[in-house]
Amino acid sequence: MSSATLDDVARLAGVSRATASRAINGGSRVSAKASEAVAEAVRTLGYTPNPAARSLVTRRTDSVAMVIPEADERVFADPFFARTLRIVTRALSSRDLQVVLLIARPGEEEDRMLRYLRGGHIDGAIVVSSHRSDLLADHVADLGLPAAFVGRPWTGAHRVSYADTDNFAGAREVTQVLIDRGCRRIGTITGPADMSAGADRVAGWRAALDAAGLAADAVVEGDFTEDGGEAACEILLGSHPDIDGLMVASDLMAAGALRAIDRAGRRVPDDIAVVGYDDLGIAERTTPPLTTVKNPIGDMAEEAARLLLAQLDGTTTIPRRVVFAPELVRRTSA
Amino acid sequence: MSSATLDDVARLAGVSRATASRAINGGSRVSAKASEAVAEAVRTLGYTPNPAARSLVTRRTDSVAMVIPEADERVFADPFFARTLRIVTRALSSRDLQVVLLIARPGEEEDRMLRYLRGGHIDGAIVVSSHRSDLLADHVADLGLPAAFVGRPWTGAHRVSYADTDNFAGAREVTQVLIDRGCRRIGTITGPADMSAGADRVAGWRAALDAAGLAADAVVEGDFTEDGGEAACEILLGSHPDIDGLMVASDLMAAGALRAIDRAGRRVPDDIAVVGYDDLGIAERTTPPLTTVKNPIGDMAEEAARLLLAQLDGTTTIPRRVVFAPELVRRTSA
DNA sequence: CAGTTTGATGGAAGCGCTCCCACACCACAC
DNA sequence: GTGTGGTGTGGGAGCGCTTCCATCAAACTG
Repeated sequence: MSSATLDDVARLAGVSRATASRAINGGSRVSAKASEAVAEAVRTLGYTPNPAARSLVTRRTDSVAMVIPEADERVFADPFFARTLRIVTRALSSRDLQVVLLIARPGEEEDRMLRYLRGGHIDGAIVVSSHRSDLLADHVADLGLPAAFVGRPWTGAHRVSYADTDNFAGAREVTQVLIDRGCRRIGTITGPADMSAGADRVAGWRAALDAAGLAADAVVEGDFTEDGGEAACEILLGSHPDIDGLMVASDLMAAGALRAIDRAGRRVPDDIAVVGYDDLGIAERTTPPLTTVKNPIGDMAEEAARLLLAQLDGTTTIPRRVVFAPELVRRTSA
Repeated sequence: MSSATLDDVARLAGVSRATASRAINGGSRVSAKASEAVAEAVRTLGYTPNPAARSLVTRRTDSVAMVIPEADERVFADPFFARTLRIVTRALSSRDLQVVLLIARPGEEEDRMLRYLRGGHIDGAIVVSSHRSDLLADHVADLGLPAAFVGRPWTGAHRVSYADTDNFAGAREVTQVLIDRGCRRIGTITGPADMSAGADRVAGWRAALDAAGLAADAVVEGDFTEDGGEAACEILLGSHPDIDGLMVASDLMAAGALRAIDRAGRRVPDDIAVVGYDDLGIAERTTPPLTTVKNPIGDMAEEAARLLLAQLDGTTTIPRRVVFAPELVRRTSA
């Protein structure tokens, strides 16, 4: 453990503690000579500032949380989170902010998480995958904690900054692909109904069907997991055997659905055309590769980081929202 | 932000700051009356102790790092890490220790990570997936940082505590399955050569072949990723077209290998019998399901947590090692 | 040359907490 | 009455750092 203190550094450099501190923190009012002496002392002593002491007085911890109110199984199974974490980490670490990953399954570990956020461990938070019941937007707004959401929160959206994509438009557009290719009985496997992305995508699917004058009643709720998609698809095939098109609210679920369809002895896209959502890599690997919608996760994550930084810098305090456009990706599943 | 301080609590409860502090920290020498008054004050004020101030004096941060010197792509793609993180988190959070995930690709972000470990941000570390060149065991030993490794570190193994499994025995045993079923030309796709798990598994494969008097020269190095396994398998099929058995050092790579074999028009297990390693869930989902070795990750992770706690408690300071036995799992790929 | 600005410096306060230590208090003994 | 021990309490020091403020030297101004 580094046991050298700032005092030691100052003494060795022949300056006061105040000057040493200024020199170390990119001091503005320090002579070149003093600055050099301090740097030298730091080097020989292997000095590292004590973060606790520092943050006690600066009231900053130089670390931010990435909050994921989701079961860990799902966090690691869904490439969405990996991508987001990666991009956020990269964006924030360029500013010397440490990202602390906070995974807490709703309900069980939620208190623990809120206590952590409240406890002053972190300067701000990036929240991903917020659900209706977690009320995270309200919580962070109440705390006055700088925060940015990836994906619009269900409630309290006007109180926080967020980056989102137009899930409604994306879903409508990709459903239109099914309609255009001649499908007349189009079902959907939705995302969780308590997430804005889930709800928006069903709404888009419904809008497309309504506009085409098709029935929009073949709906089963999924959970954004591969197994969940498979199970949902089985149910759907049972209750609506005449389905000839399927809009699945995520590629991961679509991969599961493809398995179920295959097992039912039906062919994609000839018997049933399938489209997914996200385009995160799995989409190109399924058989057949999925026609899907590119979810601009990179853009959203980067923007969320930027939104958070703006608040951390005190540049702005009013909530801002940024929405990115989705993009259709055609492959062979529809 | 909670701005109430211990002083406020003490004043409201009508006691001194010292008594309030004792009461809050499960005080031993506090009257029931004082204790109750403090609890009440904490409640009405919504008081949360300032962690920086606390750790400045206790010299503890109540958080530990889980260090993964690996590219984030791989961390999230490999279920091994999810499992480990989950179990470690669970084991440590029961002791109110916060786990901070530290993912740093070797080389690039290594300095940053070491600075973090050295900086006094954490009380200890669990290190997963250490590579030969990262010298993490030596680094933490030099720092005197309490630490436990999941998997034996390549160098400095005698200086730190670790939990491991007998990869040599596991690999030998699963290779024997191939030999017993009559394979005579058995290749292997190894893990990274700079990780003990990788090296031990090739050694086990080689030992089995040597004992059976078979040639052990069909070797290609993989990287524990699915794509890597696929590429490695292609190379192997090209250079050794007569292969009738394949021992792949991880199920994830084996899944890739199965794809390559399928594309080459050969059948598993009839043309080529394949065995994997890890048994983390993917193994049951491949076609055909993989015969593999169960890697006791849960045991290792739990033990590592225990080893770390022992050091944190000061119970012991001498490095300890614990090795768990692997277990053969037979399915249909061999 | 007095007067003013500018820049570099160190003294000292104080961030919120824990914990040592001295102190009071109340038994219960002799 | 004076001891003796145990128990709860508060005063106060101090953890390592940043930052306000006063100081002082040097460099300008007219």
